[in-house]
Amino acid sequence: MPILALMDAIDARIIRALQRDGRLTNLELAEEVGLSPSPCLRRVRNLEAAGVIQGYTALVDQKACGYPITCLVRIRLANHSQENVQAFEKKIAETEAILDCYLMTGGADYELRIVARSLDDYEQLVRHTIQKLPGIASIETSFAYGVVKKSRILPVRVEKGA
Amino acid sequence: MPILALMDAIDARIIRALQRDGRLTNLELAEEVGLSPSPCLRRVRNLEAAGVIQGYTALVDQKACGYPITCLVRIRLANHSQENVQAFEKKIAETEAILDCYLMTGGADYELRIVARSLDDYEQLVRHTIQKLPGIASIETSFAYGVVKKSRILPVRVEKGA
DNA sequence: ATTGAAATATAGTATCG
DNA sequence: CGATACTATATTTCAAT
Repeated sequence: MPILALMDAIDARIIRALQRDGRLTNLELAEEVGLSPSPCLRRVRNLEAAGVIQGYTALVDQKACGYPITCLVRIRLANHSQENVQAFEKKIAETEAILDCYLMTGGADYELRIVARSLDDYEQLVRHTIQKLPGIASIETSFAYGVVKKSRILPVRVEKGA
Repeated sequence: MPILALMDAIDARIIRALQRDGRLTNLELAEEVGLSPSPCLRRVRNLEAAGVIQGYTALVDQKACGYPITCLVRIRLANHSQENVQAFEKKIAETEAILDCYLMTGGADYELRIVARSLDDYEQLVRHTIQKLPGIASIETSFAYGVVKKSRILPVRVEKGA
C-alpha cells in the first residue's frame, strides 16, 4: 500500500508539525502549512484514517515518573519452537517496563528496551520474568548511562520525481 | 529533584491518560481522572511547567512516511578525546535519521537507533556520515526485521508508603 | 476534487465562590 | 476543588474554483 503516493508536500508539512507539537490547534496548523482551517482538518482526518498518523501521545520525563534506568537487552532463544516464541512474545507484550522489542539480525534474536525504577527492580524483572521463559539461551544487558539524543520526530520527505 | 514526591494518584492518572491519547480534551481528561475541568487543567499545566510532561507528539507510521528500515547500531570510539566526542555527538544531533543515541555500558560506547528509506540509503548514511567521523573504532549494525512491541507508554506509579 | 468563508457546536481558560 | 462565565477552537455546511 503506497500510502506515500497519496501524500503531497502539504501532508508532509502537517506530519512534521504534528510530530513537533501534537497539540497544535487546527487553526495554528492550518496557518503553518498554508491552508485554511477546513481543508487542513480534512487532511489530518484522512491521515489518521489512513493510519499514517497512528495516534498522539504526551512525552513524559522518565526520571520524574520514577524510571531513571534504561537498559538495552539482547536476548537469544535456544529453541525457536512456535510455543516458545509465542510465550516469549506474549510475556513481552504484557510487561509494561519493556517498552520496545525488535526482532534482530545479527548475534541476538531480540533486542528489548526496558525501563526500571532501580537496579534491584531490573534484577527482579530479569529473574522473575525474563529468565523464567522457556528456551532463553542468553541475556545480555547494557545500561544507558547517558542520552545523547532522543527524537520522536521521523523525517518526512515526499518522493520527488522518480 | 524529587518531582515524584509532588505527584499524587490523580497526577499519575493524568499522565497515563495523556500518554494513551495526547489529544484528549480537558473535559474528557477531567472526567477520566475524576475531577472537574478547572483543577484538571491546572494539574496538567503544572505537570508541563515542572517538566514531567515534556511535550506532545503525533505518532506516525514509519513505513508510510517512507522509512521502512530500522537499525540498531553499536559504535565504539577509538579515541575519547573531548574533540572526538563533541564532533561525534554534534553529528548525531544534526542527523535526522538518527532517532536515538545512548551512551552505553558494555562492549559498545554508543547505541543508535537509525531509520532509513532503503538499504542503500543506510549505506550512504554510514559511509558519508558516520564513518567519516574522527575516532570511530567500530560500527556494528543489526537490522530490525520485525517489531514485537513498540510502546511509548511509560508506566507511572506513585510511590506507596515508603 | 479540493478549497475557503461563515455559522454553529464544542472546548479551553480565567475568575470567583 | 468546583461552578460559572467568557473566549477561542473544532467542525460542519455550502458556495466557489
